[in-house]
Amino acid sequence: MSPKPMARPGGRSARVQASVHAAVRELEAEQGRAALTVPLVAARAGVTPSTIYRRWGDLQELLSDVAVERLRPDTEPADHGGLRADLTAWAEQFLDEMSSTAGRAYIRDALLGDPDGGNAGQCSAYAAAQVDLVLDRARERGENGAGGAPARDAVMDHVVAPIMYRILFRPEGLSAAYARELVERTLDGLPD
Amino acid sequence: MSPKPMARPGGRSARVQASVHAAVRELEAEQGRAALTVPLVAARAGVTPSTIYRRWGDLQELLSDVAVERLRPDTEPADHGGLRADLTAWAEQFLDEMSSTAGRAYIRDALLGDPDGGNAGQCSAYAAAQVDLVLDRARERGENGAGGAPARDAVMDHVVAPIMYRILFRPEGLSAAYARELVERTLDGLPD
DNA sequence: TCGCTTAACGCAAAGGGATTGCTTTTACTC
DNA sequence: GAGTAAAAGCAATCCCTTTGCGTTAAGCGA
Repeated sequence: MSPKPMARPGGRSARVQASVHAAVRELEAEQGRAALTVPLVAARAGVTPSTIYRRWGDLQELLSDVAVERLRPDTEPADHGGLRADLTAWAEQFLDEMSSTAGRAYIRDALLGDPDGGNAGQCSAYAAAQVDLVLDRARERGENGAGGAPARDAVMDHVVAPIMYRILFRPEGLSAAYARELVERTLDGLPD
Repeated sequence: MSPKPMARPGGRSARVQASVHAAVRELEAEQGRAALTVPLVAARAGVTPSTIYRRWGDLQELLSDVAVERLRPDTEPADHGGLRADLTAWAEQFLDEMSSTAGRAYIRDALLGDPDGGNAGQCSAYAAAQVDLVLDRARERGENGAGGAPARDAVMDHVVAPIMYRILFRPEGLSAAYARELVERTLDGLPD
């Protein structure tokens, strides 16, 4: 639900959406998240507050939309020539980005103003798509170490989920080594 | 940070805290979460709004505190005579409680108004303590199936984390069978 | 291309939640 | 039992939120 289905996706609506999102990003960079306010964002975007309230309903839902956009991967997982190297590198980068101060804030915002869970689902879909790219590449290479490449959901359950759980619930002591261990155990133990 | 460290834990402060928490629970049951408001809670608790703002800073932080209290396990994991049965039963119950409508709401609230992550850490600590009880019992029995009982963190990473991840990010299609599978793979595959 | 329909936006007012300085109460300490 | 300071009460102010109504403009069919 990141690109919210607009009944009227044409010119003006699209312009308003773009300028409001831009205003959020600018003000967040300039004054910090805590200072954000619907009237403030509206003023910067050249829009009236009621427009934002009617379209997004809430500051948190607006921030959730913006956060999901920023969590969208902007690059494909790098190719290191093998499944293990690819997955390890991707997991390390994923943990690094997500556990940063900014990453945490975006995750929280994305989960926050998300009544139907659509934005959260989008986040998960982004990660799943990245994982799929890595796994597909391995299959194309014909890799069959230890019973073939793991299933997409196995990686989501045993690599992505633990990382996100620790970021959200155990904010201390996260390192690239942890991501490496998770990948190792998923590829070696290969449950299923 | 659920029992917030009070510089002055004595009589009046404790009474205020108790009556405010009680007011939140009552009003939530009567009028639903969406209707909650600091002035409303304050009135029910027989307190002025400024008291709540000064102590909790925010409605969300107050709700976060109350949510953590409600996420505290009120019973020890049942003893089914063996590690596998114990862990399976606990995981099924955990998933069931956490994925309910109420459970989801509490998890969200707990994560929400939680600047320092203290409340989220408390939630994780609750689950970890339950897992420890199950694992300790297995060790006392001298169980050594497939290399001994798994480490606490292995269960957190491969059973608890996937469950919480799906609850938060993939709200569709969660079942007791999923919890069972996670336990199976953790006990059998035994990565490390 | 022109007009029709209606979704989306602007405007403005009112209602109420959030914030804060000051006073008063009351735990804790000596 | 007196002193100190944290915590709660009080009250006024600010501005966010909400809502009704008029206006604009996107989508659509003739």
